[in-house]
This record gives sequence, structure tokens and C-alpha cells, in this order.
Amino acid sequence: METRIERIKSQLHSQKYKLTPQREATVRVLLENEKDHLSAEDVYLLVKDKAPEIGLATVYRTLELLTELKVVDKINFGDGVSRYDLRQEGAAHFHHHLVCIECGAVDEIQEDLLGDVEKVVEKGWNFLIKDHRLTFHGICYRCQEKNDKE
Amino acid sequence: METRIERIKSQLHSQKYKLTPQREATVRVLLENEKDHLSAEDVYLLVKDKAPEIGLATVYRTLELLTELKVVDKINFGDGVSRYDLRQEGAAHFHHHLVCIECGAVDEIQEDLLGDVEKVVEKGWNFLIKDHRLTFHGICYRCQEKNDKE
DNA sequence: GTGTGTGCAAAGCTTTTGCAGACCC
DNA sequence: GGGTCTGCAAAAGCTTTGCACACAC
Repeated sequence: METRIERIKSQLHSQKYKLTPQREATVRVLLENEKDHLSAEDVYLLVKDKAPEIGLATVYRTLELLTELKVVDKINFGDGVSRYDLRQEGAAHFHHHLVCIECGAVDEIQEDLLGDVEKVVEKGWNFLIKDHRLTFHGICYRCQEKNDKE
Repeated sequence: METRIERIKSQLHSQKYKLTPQREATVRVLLENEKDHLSAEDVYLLVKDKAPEIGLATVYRTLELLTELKVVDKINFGDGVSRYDLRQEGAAHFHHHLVCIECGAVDEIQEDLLGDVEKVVEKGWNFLIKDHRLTFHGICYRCQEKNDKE
């Protein structure tokens, strides 16, 4: 059974890139924190535990590389930093996000909710869709419960 | 008949803010370029024609103020700059965008396509939606035509 | 005169780039 | 040895902040 890391390694090799120790450490951090939405700085701090010598520039370069390979998606919730989010293997489209405006939590929706909407857009606006970004801003179930108790 | 500017002026006054000449010039630039998605720098350069003394910091401060008042929305297409987009008066939700990955054009969809999707999310994920951001990345009709001719 | 608003310059952030050295086949 | 890759430091954005001055009531 091939592991996820090995598949990413093959993907790198197929484009003549190497899976260096620094790159591997970065990918492992991403895999271990799949649910979070880490900024480059976050990734850097976590990678330093595994590879203390690594530089921030290398993390940026690796994240850019992984974005190019579509292993991760670079996302932006409007707070001034880019975040990097592992793409689900085999996912045709990027997943959606729920950003809580009270506590800042970011939850994910893996289901594809936009199938019908995309058809409407492709036909109605004559636009050939390659990807999408959908983010809802509102109040998460945790904050709703908290507010109800008060 | 009250103009758009006057309504914005009232909105400012109701929050104890003034519509200074600089703020008015900035708002006018936004109104005159409603279809574009201007960055702060873009706005600054255009405002300078009307009010040459204005500083970039004032433009930033004004745009922040207008964002707070929900006159404009601060958006981000992942190119490293924030853009400011006039919110349609009375629109319950923010409109959607079509970003062309070939020519960079940004078109708008004013129709609300997410009514059903929002119901699904609110029920299924127990999330109280306040706003959304939906952007499609793909190829616009102009580039499709151009590609067909080649 | 008190408070808000402004312009300028400086500072703060995140992110990118230049470069010399390290590493690998 | 020729390529890729890396770490460090510097540079390059975009955006915010500090401060003294201007203006309005």
C-alpha cells in the first residue's frame, strides 16, 4: 500500500522535483494538521520541530511548489495571510469553508454543493469553470450554543 | 430624489462621521468605477485627479470606514492586494465573481445563486450564515472565443 | 478648545529574491 | 561539474500607525 507521502513523492519526481528532507518535513506537517488552515508562519514553526535548520524562505518555496502541483490550495480569508489547505486526493473541486465571525473557527464542507450552480453559470454566463472558492461567513454551531446559554 | 452620495453621507452622519472632501472624492471614484475591482492604489491614483493633496493613508482609512459601514466589500482574489467593491444597495448578500485565469478579467454575477445551497448549509451544518464569498475561476467567454479562432 | 480628520513619513507585516554554499547524480 | 536546493539576509510589496497640524462646531 502506497502512502500519501509516497504518492506526493512520485508527483514531485514526475515533474523533476526532489522530495528533500525539508520538503518532506513540510508535507508531513501539512498531513498531520490536515484539519487546520495553517499560514506559512504556522507551518514554519511546526516544521522547525522536525527540521530545526529550515528557513522560512524554504517553507514558502515548498508551499508554492505544492500549490503548483495541486497538493495544497492557497486560500485567503481576508485576514492578511495566505493559508494552505491540503486538497483531498481525487477531489474534482475545492471544498468549501465556514468561517465563524465570532470565534474565528474555520470548518470545512467536503460535499460538492455547487454542481447545479456551476451548470447555471457555465450556460448562463458562458464561462468555463475550472475551480471555485466558496466561503460562508456566519456563526458556527458552537457559538450559537454558547450564545443561547447566556 | 436623494442621490447615492447623499445616502452615504447620512449613513456616515448617523455614526458620527463626516463626509469630508477627501471622503467624498473617494466615494465618487468608487461610484464612477462601479464595475471595476479597484485596489487601494488604483483608488488613490484616481482620487488624486479630483483631490491632488490626498494621501494614500487617507484612502486606506476611508476604504476601511466604508467597509465597516458595508458600503463597500473588501475582497481578495489571491493576487496579494485587497480590492474594494461597491455593495449593491439593499442587496441581502454579496454578489459573485468570475475570474478569468487567462486574461485576469473579473466579471460579476448579481443574481443570487446560493439560496438553496444556503438552506442546505444552515440545516446540515447548523451554521448561521451572515454573508458569503463565491468566486469561480475559469475561462471567460472572450478568451474562449479568442482560443477558438486560433 | 475639543475632537475629528489629514498628510507625511516611518514602521510593520507578509512574502519574494539574490546569492553563495551544500548537496546529489 | 552541472543541476537543483537551501539558508540567510536583504529587498519588496501592501497596509497601518504616530504625530503634528488643520479644520469645524
